[in-house]
This record gives sequence, structure tokens and C-alpha cells, in this order.
Amino acid sequence: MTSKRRTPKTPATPARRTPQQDRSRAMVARIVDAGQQVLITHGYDGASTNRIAAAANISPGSLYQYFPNKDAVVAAVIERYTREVADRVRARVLSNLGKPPEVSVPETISYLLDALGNDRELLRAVVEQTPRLAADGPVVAFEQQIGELSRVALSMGHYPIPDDIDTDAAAWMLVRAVEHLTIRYLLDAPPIPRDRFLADLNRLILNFFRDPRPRAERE
Amino acid sequence: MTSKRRTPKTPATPARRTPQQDRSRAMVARIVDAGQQVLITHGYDGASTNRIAAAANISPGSLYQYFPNKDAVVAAVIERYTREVADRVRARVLSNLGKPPEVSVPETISYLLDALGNDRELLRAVVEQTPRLAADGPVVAFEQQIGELSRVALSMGHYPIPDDIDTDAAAWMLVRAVEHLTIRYLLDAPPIPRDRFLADLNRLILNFFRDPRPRAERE
Amino acid sequence: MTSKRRTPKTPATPARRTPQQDRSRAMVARIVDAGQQVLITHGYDGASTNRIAAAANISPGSLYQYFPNKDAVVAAVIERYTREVADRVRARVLSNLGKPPEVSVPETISYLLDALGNDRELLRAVVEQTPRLAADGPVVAFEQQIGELSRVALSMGHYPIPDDIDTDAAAWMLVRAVEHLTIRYLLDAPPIPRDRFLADLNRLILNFFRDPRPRAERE
Amino acid sequence: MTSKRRTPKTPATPARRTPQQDRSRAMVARIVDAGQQVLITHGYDGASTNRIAAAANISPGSLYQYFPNKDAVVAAVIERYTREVADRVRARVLSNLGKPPEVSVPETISYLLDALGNDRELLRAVVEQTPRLAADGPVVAFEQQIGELSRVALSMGHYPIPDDIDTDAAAWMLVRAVEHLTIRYLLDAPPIPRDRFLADLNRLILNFFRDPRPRAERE
DNA sequence: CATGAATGAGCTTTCATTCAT
DNA sequence: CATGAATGAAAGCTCATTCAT
Repeated sequence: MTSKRRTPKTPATPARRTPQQDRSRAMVARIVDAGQQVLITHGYDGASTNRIAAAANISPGSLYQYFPNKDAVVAAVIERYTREVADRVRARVLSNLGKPPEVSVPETISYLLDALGNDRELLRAVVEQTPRLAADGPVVAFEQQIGELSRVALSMGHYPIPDDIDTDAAAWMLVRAVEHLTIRYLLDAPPIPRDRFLADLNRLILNFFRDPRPRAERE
Repeated sequence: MTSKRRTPKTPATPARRTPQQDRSRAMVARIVDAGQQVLITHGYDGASTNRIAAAANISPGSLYQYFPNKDAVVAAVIERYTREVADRVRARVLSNLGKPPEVSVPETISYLLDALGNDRELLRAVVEQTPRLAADGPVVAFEQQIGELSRVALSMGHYPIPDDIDTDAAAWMLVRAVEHLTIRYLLDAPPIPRDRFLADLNRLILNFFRDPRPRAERE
Repeated sequence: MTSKRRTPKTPATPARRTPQQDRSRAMVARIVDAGQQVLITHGYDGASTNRIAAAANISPGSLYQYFPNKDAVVAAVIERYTREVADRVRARVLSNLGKPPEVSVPETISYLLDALGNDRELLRAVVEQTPRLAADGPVVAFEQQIGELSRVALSMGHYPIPDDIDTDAAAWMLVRAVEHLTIRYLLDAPPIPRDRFLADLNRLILNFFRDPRPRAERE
Repeated sequence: MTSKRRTPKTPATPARRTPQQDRSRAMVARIVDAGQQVLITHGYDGASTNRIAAAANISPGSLYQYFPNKDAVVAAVIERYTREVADRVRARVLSNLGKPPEVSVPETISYLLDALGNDRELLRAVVEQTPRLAADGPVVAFEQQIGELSRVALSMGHYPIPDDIDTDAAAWMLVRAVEHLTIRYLLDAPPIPRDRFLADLNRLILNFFRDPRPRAERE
């Protein structure tokens, strides 16, 4: 599983990056791969630097040439995962910018569910094993990216947003709600069909923008 | 083998606690106090049994007379916290059972925010420092209690719930949304006023029960 | 299993020993019983004082009223066992005093094998788990008793002992040989039938007293 | 994963040891030395890994790079000792293969006495302090080696062995008798001159092979 | 740069023993 | 005397990190 390919001596590509840098990048990736695998199989406490180094087929000393300490490796694992998910979701959001929310919201949520669920083991490891790094780590960055995106999307939707809505506050809340509910659905596997879950989550988000329940509606 | 004989002095009286039991309870409380404090100040990884014992002013050996291992202490800390919060929230929910959701939901959420925010440092320690100790740990138990409560409240609301709603699925989702958003609001302290946050959260929940956006409303 | 019988208030026997002493003796026996059982099931290192006390249905503190420390309990277990074996063997040896060695030696050895094999688990525990106490403990006393006995038996056999034999040296050697070989036979269970083993051991001992192999016998 | 590549500089030469291996061997020897010394001075229970590491002038962690646990160190101490003794005795036995038992047996026993007595303190530590670490531990291996040897020696003696002797059973018994008596003589230091002891032990062994005492001899 | 042996502080846990009740 | 909670020294062992080669 770990990359045994060595950078070919004479690459065809007009080497923009130094071989130096290539080797270094490859090494970092190798370590992150190893860290991810170990994190999944052994959990945070079982992810010793020795084990990660062994899984990366390098010496423990070498690991410290690329990362200052153990937590940096774990953080890199998380960062890479969230970046991948965020990239994919962002692309989808952008491609839906012009569409009405009844279309774009379900599309986005469905895609997020797929993206997060793509590696459920890793998701579980990240969420359940590494809260200790969460302080202002990569997960937060992830939310900020998506939050920013949502705010843009909200403001560009060619439909009226009720006056009583604070875009920033709403984005903060909805992003976190969607993210958390999706993760919990994936990890806790409640006895709720996927379609039902998606329908409810969409309803939650979309109904938020409706006018507060007018008196008349009751009774 | 340990003395199960109770002093038969006053057999009819509703169990005045033996000094034995009192001492034991006090000791457990002392250890949980210490564990809580250490968890807050040193985090999960820094919460060594020796440190907890020292903080409780007992010997490391004594700790093991009351808890089988370190995680049991941490679990007790969490359990006590979630129980306290759950107890207070449950009381409030029950006292609002007859009222319409426009009243009971804001009341409950506001109260939950207060209850959780009562010890923000502990909340942070529990949420950000503590790995999932068990699949059926105290946090999960907490959610199940509140979830059960919500389902009851929903069904007793005396007002029509749209046909297209699955009570269980809705309860699962809304409970987790409220819980998580409240916690994040408390821990991340986003630049959103409390009133705004509460209003939005209430809107999120209450609007969920409205009919899906009818055709007419768009445009 | 442990004795729950309490010393009857008014014993029929004309109480020579104080109830005090009786209680004390009973207690010691109870502790030794417990120690023996724990030694067998948990080994020396697993025989904690707490476990022994629990097995004796007393508190750990009480144990120290009867024994100064853990090793004293273990020593008492060994002492009682070896004393019982020695008593039985001694009786048999004495009853064979007049008989020729061709009769008395097999009788004694066979009886020793039975006596030692009576509680093979205890024998194993004593031999394999408690060498650390062997210095000049009860096992040594056992050998001295039997050795003394043997010397007496040797000197009272109404048959000639060759001049070149030092009775003390011979007794020292033969006693240890018989003891050790019997124990090893019981514990290691080599693929040797009991009869064969006994015959060989008797041959070893009895032939010892023959004249050193004369030249003539060879070729 | 650990470097199994050998420097291919001189492929034909009969494996000059890498410095790697030398260092490792030296370290193991150092730890075994330390373990031996600590075992002698503090006994098995006092032979903590920290103490052994300190005696070896290494850190406790280093010890675990060479031995998986404490008992492995103790086992290595015993193994080295028994191997040394066995090697020396085996050499002597082999060089006596052709000789008659009246010569080879005394020679072997005398040599065994010397070999075992070479480090009486260690012998005492091994015999009196060390619990049976495993059913197939070094002591047992030692006996099997010597037993095997004896059987060979017996069968090559070129002189008649009585028909009524089972070679395996006899070897089992005699080996253990010689071993145990020699050890006890060294450790208990009974008031028996060395010559007397050797003479008696030889007599015990050699006489074993004589015909069972014929009728005529009695009386 | 890579290595991996070496480090040593620190961890969780046990248990013989004591002593206030 | 009996109790058993409390002790605390010490055990075996791990692992993030360093540094000489």
C-alpha cells in the first residue's frame, strides 16, 4: 500500500520543482498516508510515531525531518481529508450558484453526504479520536471555508431573503447543522433511510428561510 | 464478603444512610471533583491517575478502590455533568408539556443554553478533550434521554403535525441539531448576539414543522 | 468452603485449652487453608494477602494478627504439608524398623510416593512456586527429619553395612535422591510406568550398599 | 522492515559480523551480565527491570529493545549459565565415550561438580530464587541435553547392560539424581568431604547397573 | 538527509502493610 | 480483637523525541 515508487531520475516533465522538493512532497504524502492508516486501525492513542514511521517504511528519526511532532502528522491527516472534502463540495456549490435553493441545497447536501461517507473509517477516526486537536485545527478551517461559500451562495441566490435574517448568523448556524447532522448520520447509522434523512435535512434548511410562522397558520 | 449487615436499629425508617455509604459517596464525589478539575486544566491526556489522586488529596492506590481505571473516572465526570444538565432540562420540558411549541421550544432551548453554559470550561473539556470512551457512553445516553423527551413532547403538543413527518427521524435530527448548535455557540463564541442565536435556532426548529414550501410562495 | 462452624458455647470436653486458644488455632488453620488454596490456584506471585484474606473470609487486617507477613503464611502452608507427609512416612518407617531393607525400602518409597502424590497440585505449587523461601525453611526441616530417621533405620538394620560406608554421608545422599526423584516423577510425569520407576529407584538405593563392583564382575 | 540488507562488499567471506550485530550482541551480554548480578544480589523478586537497567548502565527503555520483558532477561541469564555448563560437560562426556564407566562416570561427575560450582552464587540464585518460568525453560532443556548425552554414552559403553534395564528410564533417573545431588552438595555444603561425596555418588550410579542383589549375597 | 539505538520521564496499576474506628 | 479504607512505594512498561553515526 505504501508507495514504493521512486522518483524517476530523468522525468519527462520540464522539472519546475526541484527533485529535492518532489522527494520531500512525496515523503510527506507517504507519512500522511501512514498516519491515516494507523489512525484508522489503532486510534489516536495507538498511533505512536514509531508505528507511523514503520507504516511509512521510514525510520522514526526521519519522520521528524518532515513533521515537528506527532500531532502535526495527525493534523496533516485531518487537514488533507477535510481539504479534499471541501474541494469537492466547493466545486459543486459553485456550479450551482445560479440555481434556486430548492435545487442547489439538496444537491449540495447530497454531495456532502457522499463526500464525507467516502471514507467512513477515516471520518470516524477524525471525529471520535481527535477532538483533542480540534481547538482551532483543520476542522475549523473546513467550516470556515464552507461557511464563506454559503454566505456567497446566499447572497447570490436570485430570490428574496427575508429581511429578518442575518446572513452571517444564518450561514454559521446552517453550515454547522448540515455538517454535524451529516456526520452523525454517517457514524451513528440511525434507523432512518437515506432518502428520509436527506428530505428532512433539506426541509430543515429550506424552511428556515420562510417567514416565521404567521398567526393565521395555526388552527 | 464486605459487610452487608445494616445496623437494625431502626428497621422501618426509610434507609438513613450508613456512615459507611456516606463516606464512600463523599470519596467518589471528591475524586470526580478532582477528575473534573484536572480534565479542565490538563486535558484528557494530561489527566493522569496520579494527578487526579493528588488533586483529590488521596493516594493513587485509594483512587482504585473507587474506580477500576482512569477512564472510569473520566466517564464519571462526564456522566455527572450530562446528568445534571439532563435533569434540569427534563424538568423544564415536562413543565411545558401542555404549551404550544411556539412557547415550549424557545423556553427549552434557552434553558438548555443556560444549563450547558453553566460550566463552559467543563463543557469544553468534555467536548474537545474526551475521546469517545464507549459506544454507549454518557454523552450518548444524554442524547437518548433528551430524544425520548422530545418525542413525548412532540406527541403531546395537541396540535397537528404534518403527515409527512416521521416523528422518530425528526426527533433524532432536531435533538442533535439543537444540542450541537448550542454547544458550538457556547464554545466557539461566534460574533452573534445571544438573542439572535436563540431566535434563529427557534426558527430552525419551528419552521421545520411547517408544510414544505408551497408552489405559490415561490417567486 | 471455609468453616462457618462456631465453637459451641458449652463444649462437652473438659476445656483444657482456653476458648481463646481454640479460636486462635482455628483462625490460623483457616488462614493456612486459604493460603494453600490460593497458592495452588494463583501461584506465589498471585497469592496476595488480600486474596488470601478474602479466601479465608476475614479482613486483610486480621490476617496480620496471626501472621507477621505474607511469607509467613506461605511458609505455614509448606510447613503443614511437609509435616503431614513426614508424619505419615515416619510412622511407616518406624513400623518397618526390624525388617530387612529389601522389604523396608520399597515399602517406604512406595509410601512416600503416595503421600507426596496425594496433593499433586500443592506439591507443584510448593516446589515450583516457592523456591524463594527454601533457604532454610520447612522443606529443609523435612529432609532433616527423614534423614535422621534413615540414619536410625540404617543403624538398626540387622544386616551388615559395608565398612566403606559413612552412614551420615550415605543418608544425606540417599534421602535427597529419593525425595527429589519422587517429586520429579510426580511433577514431570515422564513416560515411565509407576512400577518401573519404583523398581529402578529401589535398585538405586539397595544396590548402593553392595560392595563396589569387583574387578571379576566385568567381562 | 529493519535493515536486512547486508553490505555486499565481500560476499564470499564467511560473514564477518557487522558492527551492528556486534553492538547488539555486546548490549545483550551487558544486560545479561547485569541481570545475573542483580539476580544474585537481590533475588528474583528484587530483580526489577529498572534495577537491571541501572546495573547495565542503560535506560529502562533500552532494556526493552533487547528483551520483551523481565522474565526474558532472567531466562537469558539461566540459559547462558546452563549452556556454559552443558557445553563443558558435553565436551568431557564426548571425549570419554570409549572408556569404561568406571572411568567415564567419575570423570564426568567430577567435572560437573566443578562446572556447576564455578559460580556458586549464581547457581544458588538460579535454583533457589527463580520460579519455573516455563515448562520448556532452560533448566529443562539442560536436563534433556544431558539426558540425551547419557543415553548415547550408555549405549556406546561396549559393555553389557543388564537385560532388565530400560535405558530411557535409567537415564531419566540417573541424570536427575546426579544433577540434583551435585547441586545440593554445592549449595547446602553438608559436612561431607568432596572425595567422599564423589565416591558415594559414583557408587550410586555404577552400582545401579549391577545385577539385582542375588540371593546368595544376602546373609 | 537517513538512520535507529538510546533515552528517561512518566504512565497505569498493584499490594503488603498500617491504623483509626 | 476485627475491620477495611487508606497508604505509597514500587513495579513493569511505553513512547515522543534526540543525536551520533
